[in-house]
Amino acid sequence: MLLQIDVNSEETLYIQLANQIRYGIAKGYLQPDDPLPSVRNLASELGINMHTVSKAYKTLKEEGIIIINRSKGVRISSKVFADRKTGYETILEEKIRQLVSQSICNGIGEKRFLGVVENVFKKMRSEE
Amino acid sequence: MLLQIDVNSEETLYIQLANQIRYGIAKGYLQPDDPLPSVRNLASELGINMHTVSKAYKTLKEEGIIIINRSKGVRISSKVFADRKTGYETILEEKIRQLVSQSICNGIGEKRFLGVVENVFKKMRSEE
DNA sequence: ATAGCTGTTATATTATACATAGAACAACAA
DNA sequence: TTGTTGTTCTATGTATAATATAACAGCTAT
Repeated sequence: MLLQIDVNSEETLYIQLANQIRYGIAKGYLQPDDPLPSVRNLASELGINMHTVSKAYKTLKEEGIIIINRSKGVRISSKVFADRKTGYETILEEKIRQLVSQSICNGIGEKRFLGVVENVFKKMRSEE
Repeated sequence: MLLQIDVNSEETLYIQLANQIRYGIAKGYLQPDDPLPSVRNLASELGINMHTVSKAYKTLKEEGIIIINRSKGVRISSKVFADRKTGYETILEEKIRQLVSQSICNGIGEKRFLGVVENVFKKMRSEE
């Protein structure tokens, strides 16, 4: 799977990286037990620092999305889709509440909002 | 409308404040042309710095949500719900894509995700 | 054993953002 | 004139982000 970084983005590098890996899993590009590049190799490929990659991995590890094993490397957790992290839905609801508030202030109502969500899921399922 | 700040939150103060005002508008607590407290008064009430409030106001101003008039004060834009900011839907879709990716990695599928969204809208419409 | 790879830890530096503080300015109202 | 408005300026302390070296401990294959 192709991972890439935009140094001009407002998002920090390690968060961009974590987002792309989550997206890759959701999209099916990355599957349970699939290996990820080592921190040094990925940093070298992306032209960024080793510790920045390490921080992204650490974030995903704490979310239970990847498994890190010293000297064996990094891989997608075999229980990615099954392991529902306690309390995540509360966090999700709060984030959605913020998005919905902002959307309403921009003239986007429930119908349109739901349309965008369904569209995202549709694209997520499509091959391309 | 009651505005409050949690200094222990991971979110920065000015973003908390902007979020609360957007929520207040979406919920109906704040309506078009309603006045907002002055930067100095609100800062005093919340026990935070004047410039922090000013930054929150500036953010909302750039989103077209509030109108700032020197010496006249701050008020909710009369076109809050009508003025659909160009390009906002693109930003919204990207944010939703990230939320959906993370949700899928936590075992939350489309049905459940849509349920949370509908629930947020439902609470937004309710009186309490 | 040696060499090579893994993630991790430690220390240090640079840059940026957040929040604070105090002061001053220009625009308007009473 | 006095007072209030948002805005601008300078300054400080703190926190995070990203970089750079260096070293360590665990394992594999030569």
